[in-house]
Amino acid sequence: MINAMINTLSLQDTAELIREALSSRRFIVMICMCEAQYIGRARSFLEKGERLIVIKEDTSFLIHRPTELEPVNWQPPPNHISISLGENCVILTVRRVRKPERVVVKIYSFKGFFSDKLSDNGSFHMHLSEKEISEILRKHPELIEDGFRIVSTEFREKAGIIDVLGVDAKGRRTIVEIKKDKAGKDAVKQVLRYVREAGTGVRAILLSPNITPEAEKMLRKNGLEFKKISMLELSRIITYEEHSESSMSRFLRGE
Amino acid sequence: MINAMINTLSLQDTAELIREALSSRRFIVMICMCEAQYIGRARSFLEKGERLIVIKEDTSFLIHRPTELEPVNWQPPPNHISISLGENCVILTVRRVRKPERVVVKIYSFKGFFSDKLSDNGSFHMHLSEKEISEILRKHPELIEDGFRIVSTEFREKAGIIDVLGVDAKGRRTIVEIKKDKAGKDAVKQVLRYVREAGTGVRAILLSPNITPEAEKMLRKNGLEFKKISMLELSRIITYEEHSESSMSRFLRGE
DNA sequence: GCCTAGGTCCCGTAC
DNA sequence: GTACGGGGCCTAGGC
Repeated sequence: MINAMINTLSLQDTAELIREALSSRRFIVMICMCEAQYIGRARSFLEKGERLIVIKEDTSFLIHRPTELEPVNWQPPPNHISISLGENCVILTVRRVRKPERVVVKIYSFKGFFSDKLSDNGSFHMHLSEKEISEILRKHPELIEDGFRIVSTEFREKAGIIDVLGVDAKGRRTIVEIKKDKAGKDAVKQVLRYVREAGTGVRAILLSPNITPEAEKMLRKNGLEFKKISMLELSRIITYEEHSESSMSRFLRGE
Repeated sequence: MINAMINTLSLQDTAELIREALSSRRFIVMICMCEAQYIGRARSFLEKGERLIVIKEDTSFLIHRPTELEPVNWQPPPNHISISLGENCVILTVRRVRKPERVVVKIYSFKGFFSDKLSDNGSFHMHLSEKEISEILRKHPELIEDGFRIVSTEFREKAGIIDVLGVDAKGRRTIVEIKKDKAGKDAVKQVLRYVREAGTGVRAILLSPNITPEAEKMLRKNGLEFKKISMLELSRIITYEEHSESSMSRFLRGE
């Protein structure tokens, strides 16, 4: 629900509008003339001015000024948020539930108002494909282990495609399986298939940003190993090498 | 300027609307169905969903999901922001000027749109930062210890910046480190760096409202000292000494 | 440009 | 619950 005519409403009606949006846990955006006080881990006061106020569906609270990346005032969820009427203003009180902190905002007039349920089911990935990861590892085998030597990548076996095949510092043949997301039991079973086909005396390392407790138990029981890799670090390597190989302007221009 | 009818506009008109708002450096708020890609220090992809997009007057850029305090994507200013038309979408490209980072957003439809110059001249005051604490201590060195004399504050050493440097009642050189929150191991490590650089015969006091057991053990083992300070007491001093008819006191009276 | 340190840091995770 | 480390941390201040 969008209300472009908010400035024609009375203070009472405005307060009621916000109260209703809050009680139905809608996402609220206000562009308004306001002042704000914070008391908690520190104290602050923000004099009157026009700002963006955001109240999210989980009661996350933000006040943004017209410039600067960071909010000038904020409250992490969960919060208790209440509305009341002051002199010529609507008073918004935002209290954190788990800590003694509060922001009190006096809103004098509105330039914009929006409130609605937002539908956002899209997931967020810090992404690198498994192929990209194995390419990085081929260039930087030390990320697997010091002294590691890669023999081949994407090696086709009957049991499936082995991401990385190599030899460790002690000369042992080693299978490396990459998972770009948290590894579960399926990943461990997959590695087990490879190991059983490869025969005895073969090491196996599961590389992923994380592993479930169940999967780790199964992995240990079967003498496999797990090594954590950081997607952030890997993507930094990619970015860095893109820059040295190609000009920065090409990178900045686009894909 | 508020446009509640944005969803009736064509993609071209919408792009033009945004382009105009950008060129006149207005504050822009959009609630829209979008997807976003980030490439820079890391890489990420955000699938389609409804979010709040904010472009500030200094080109600060933020994408907020319906929940969580922190933005899912952002770009600190200054940025180069450009608009183009894709298939069934408006494409927003935000490139940081000083770093090789970009966010590319595809916007498929709008639920809300606002753009205008915001007028915000109100100032923002914060109380009880570490700097303010050291200012209070400068005026009231007895809060550190009876007979304490402050030589300098924020003294620059190779190992870092020493909050307070002084001489105690017995004439010993003393380093004082202030932490406004509970002090952890990091704080002790920091003081240790200072002490090791300063050489023998130098006292060091860690001043903070509290200290973790681990940190205190490490501190005692290394011959450092800890003194508890009360933030409440300090803020009382500030309140008492601040006598200007500020909007802060006006605000507090009006409550 | 680098490094250092602070932040109402926020956030996850191990204990 | 608390403590500890990481973040696309961001930001400010020196050098």
